Amino acid sequence: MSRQPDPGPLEDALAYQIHRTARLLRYHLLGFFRRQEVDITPEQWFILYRLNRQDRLSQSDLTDRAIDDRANITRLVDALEKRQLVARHPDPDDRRRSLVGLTDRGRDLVERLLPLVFSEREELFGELGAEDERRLRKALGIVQKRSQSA
Amino acid sequence: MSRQPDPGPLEDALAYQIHRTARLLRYHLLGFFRRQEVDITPEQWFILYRLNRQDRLSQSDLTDRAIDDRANITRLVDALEKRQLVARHPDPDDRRRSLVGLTDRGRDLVERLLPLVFSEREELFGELGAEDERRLRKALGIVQKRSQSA
DNA sequence: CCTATATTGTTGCTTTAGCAACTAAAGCGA
DNA sequence: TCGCTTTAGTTGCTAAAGCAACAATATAGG
Repeated sequence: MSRQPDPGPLEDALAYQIHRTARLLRYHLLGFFRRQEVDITPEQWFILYRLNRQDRLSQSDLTDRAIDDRANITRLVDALEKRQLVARHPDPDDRRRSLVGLTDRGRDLVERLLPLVFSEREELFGELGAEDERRLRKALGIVQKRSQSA
Repeated sequence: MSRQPDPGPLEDALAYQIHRTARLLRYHLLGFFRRQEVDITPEQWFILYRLNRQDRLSQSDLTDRAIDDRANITRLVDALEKRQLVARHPDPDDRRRSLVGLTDRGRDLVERLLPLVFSEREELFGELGAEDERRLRKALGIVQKRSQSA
């Protein structure tokens, strides 16, 4: 006579599975950086990666406003600056901003890691065929949209 | 003449999209609990949810060993205990363990929230058809497996 | 020009989480 | 039984991240 639908065990919840997958991926990346004896985290890598494609971005440019707080970027850049992988430069056109760019050391690191990251990607997602991957991206896009709407 | 493949902008990386989706979902759930004027987090909810289905679990039982550190469960249970939603009971058969169970207050809370969580789920994932959902779960399963193998 | 508003970034406080060290208690094998 | 190993849980340290308050600067409207 239960009046409530049984939503099943936690493992059935898609939200939990997505959470779990994200955590496992992060954990995998952490292990990868550790094996490479590189003292950075996945979040820090995301920043280095962006800076390698477009040098000199302001911290606002580095924030994905849907998921990032400005304060967090401040601290990630702090950490990278402490490791001398990036440097803050004043923006002559806007004295509130500082433009973040890779140092030579940072650029060397990214160029060393890029091909390895590329093959990690392949290892993680290669089993998905092109069609599976397309569908996965689409499903993630839908969920992202719905999460933001409310 | 670039010898390296261009892995594209960060947004193309599936790992990033999964990370992003997980964060948006968590953020959405946080907002949901806040709207319900319930002072818990999604991680705390995961624990309450499990306890509602199987009362009296040890903290080890509550840890998903692939993604959880024991220490983290200790602290989540601490937080829930402080809010008087769960209680630790000694396990007569094993004096190392404490069995965690919902308090009356905790059970009331879960029963109040369950149907609402159920409809949030529908709102978030309903746009995916049954077939899409099946495929999404399968893809997540594959990625989880690959993340753990290395 | 001057004032109100918005944007950029920082800091402090809190929670989640990984990691390592530790205690206590089981379990196990000689 | 005695010691070795494993398991359960806690605590301290650190990083990621949300939130709010704040300073400095830029922008827009009157």
